[in-house]
Amino acid sequence: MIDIDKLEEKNINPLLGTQALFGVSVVLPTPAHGRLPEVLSYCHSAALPPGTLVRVPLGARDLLGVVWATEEGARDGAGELGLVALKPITAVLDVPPLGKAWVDLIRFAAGYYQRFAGELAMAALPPQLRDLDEAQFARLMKKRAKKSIPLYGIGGIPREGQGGSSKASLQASPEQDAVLAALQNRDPRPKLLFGATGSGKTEVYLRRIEQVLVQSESAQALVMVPEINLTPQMEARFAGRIEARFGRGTVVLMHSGMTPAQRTASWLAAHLGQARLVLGTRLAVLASMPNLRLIVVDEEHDPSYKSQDGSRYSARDLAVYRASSSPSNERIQVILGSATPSIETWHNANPVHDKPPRYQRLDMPSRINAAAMPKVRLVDMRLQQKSELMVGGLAPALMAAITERAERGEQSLLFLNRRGYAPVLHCGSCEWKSACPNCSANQVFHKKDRRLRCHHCSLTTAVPRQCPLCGNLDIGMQGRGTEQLEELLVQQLGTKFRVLRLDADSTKTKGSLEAQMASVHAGEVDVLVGTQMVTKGHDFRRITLVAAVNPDSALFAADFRAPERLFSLLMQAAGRAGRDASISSAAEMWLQTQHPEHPLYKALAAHDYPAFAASQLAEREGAAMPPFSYQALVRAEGRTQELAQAFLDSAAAVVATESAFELWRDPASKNYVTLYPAVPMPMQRINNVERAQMLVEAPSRMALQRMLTAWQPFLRELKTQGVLRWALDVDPLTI
DNA sequence: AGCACGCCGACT
DNA sequence: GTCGGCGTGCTC
Repeated sequence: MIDIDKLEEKNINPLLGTQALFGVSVVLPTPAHGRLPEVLSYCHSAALPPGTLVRVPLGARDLLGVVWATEEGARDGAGELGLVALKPITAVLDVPPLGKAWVDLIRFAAGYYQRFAGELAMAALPPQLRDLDEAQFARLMKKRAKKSIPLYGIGGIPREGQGGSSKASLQASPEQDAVLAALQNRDPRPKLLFGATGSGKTEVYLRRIEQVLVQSESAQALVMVPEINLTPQMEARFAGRIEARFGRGTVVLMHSGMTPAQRTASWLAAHLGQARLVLGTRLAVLASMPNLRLIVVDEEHDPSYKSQDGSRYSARDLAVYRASSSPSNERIQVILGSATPSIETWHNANPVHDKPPRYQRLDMPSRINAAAMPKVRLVDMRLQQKSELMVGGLAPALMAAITERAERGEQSLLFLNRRGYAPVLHCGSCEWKSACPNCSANQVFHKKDRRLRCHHCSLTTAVPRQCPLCGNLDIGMQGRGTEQLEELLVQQLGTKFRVLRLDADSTKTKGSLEAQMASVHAGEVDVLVGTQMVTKGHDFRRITLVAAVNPDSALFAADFRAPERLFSLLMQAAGRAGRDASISSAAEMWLQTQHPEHPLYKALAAHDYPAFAASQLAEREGAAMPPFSYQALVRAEGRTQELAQAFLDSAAAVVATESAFELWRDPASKNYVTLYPAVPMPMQRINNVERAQMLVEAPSRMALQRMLTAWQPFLRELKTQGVLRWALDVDPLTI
């Protein structure tokens, strides 16, 4: 704890200048646009080490900030105002300062992702810290000091007897042993654990965590998962194993779904070293963990590791940085795990033109218990279109296969990535469609609540009885969603079998997801219908048939990463089937497609991710796309599309005219940075805000990085009339 | 971004 | 006569 005499601090009047004053630089949650500088200066009676949490006045408010540097001089730059003119710090929080490694991590992340350090620092701290007053905070710390271990357990899941000794005492498979042996080598490179669904990656994580935690009494480990709410089984398994061995309360969760008090408790437990294992979502990568020695990024390809709001960092990439920047005597190992790694990670983990890979690749190709991957069956929908037996978008053969499984007491899972009953309503005699008035999207028909709903702005309206344009009574539906698929299956099977729909609509109320999951596991459900939600994490033992009802839409999308996402989604869905070896021989994955000859489906049928990745990499190299080039997006939101694009155009003009950018203007140079024209974003209008973007591309990460850093101050100076917001997105996932 | 100050329409 | 709309402007 820092020893601060609070009374003395409160009595400081900087204008009196009767005692020594120290200038203190502080970062605050101020946005990178706006006109405030990144670092603000205050004064204090004592020098404060960087990483100290403080409360400081800014305008009319008191904000939480982090001390960034201490200087004996005046404020940054000019120094025209003396030290005595600086406002004093309001309070110093009575908690150990954040460590140098954490400060460096935030500094790096802010620089790399072109954000203010304060913004990223706040993303790493529990929000409640901003609101607690000094007395409340002191009480909290006192309570915590008494506990040798944290207060909060794993929500709702009893810890005793969960995945404990029985699994731990089982022999690891030879594959798992080989991987564990490799993880103990001195090779400091990041590890890619390339293992099929059901190959036992989680067991490897657990054993490696145990190894690392026994090496030192204070060692800590961090495990990240894409969506913690979707993986209660994993949560219970980690808590059960680690707490059984290292003590109750040594595992804490960290994700945005927790209550403010729980988040503060978890953060403190990690910061004070009481938590040995933090299990969390992407925000956990910024957690203060002074004795961190191991980071696991499970399902590393998952797009949710790249935050799409706020500071837009990639938790997976920051995990790799965090490990690579660790000193050799306190080395952090990073393990990225996936059955379908991101193309970038695969590129890093394999030799490129005979250059040794930057990551070490470790393979676990077999499913445990020798369960086979399901056989993939492609249903050529071109041949089905005219079939009279075709009902509601399901091929007769698929319908028959589902029925057959149900009669055998096996479960089927149908995957359709569209919520609602029908994606759009349209008029039979004029051009009217159920377009959302606020967004460039259609309102979706939800039959259950008899409403039209926009999935982007949540605008909900009544279903019109007649066409609002021409009065025609003939209003039709286009396309099918999960709600309609559920209805169809109930019509076909409902008398004998139970159908359950699982999507964001059916799981809105708290606890309903868990309840529905439980009924699936209890065998009360014969056919499960859902959005991509059903493909994540869940371990359904009795599913022997998985079907993708309409996967083609992603096949020819403009986004160059769409195939990669589709492949991993389908592979993950396939992995839901046949995890029980006794029935896995019959497990099947059905794909309804208009393009059965497409190479993506061919690779999927062969369960050949390496072949798919190789073809993707060849394509990208030919087109100089990532990972063979580096990208950033400038995004602007404005009242009109013209204003948003005008902002981007003037941003481009800066690069074209300012002498500071000469270095990046020469097409012959390795530093050449390409600016593409400003265009509307794929979702052009949301909630009556027009969105535009401009792509920036460079052959090297360094060139892009330097250019963006030089550019940002100019962007901040641009006139922003009619522009509500702008932001840089480094390494964007969707362009 | 907040949060102020500041100048114009419908209510106790 | 006040409550409140959000338009500019400032915050170490």
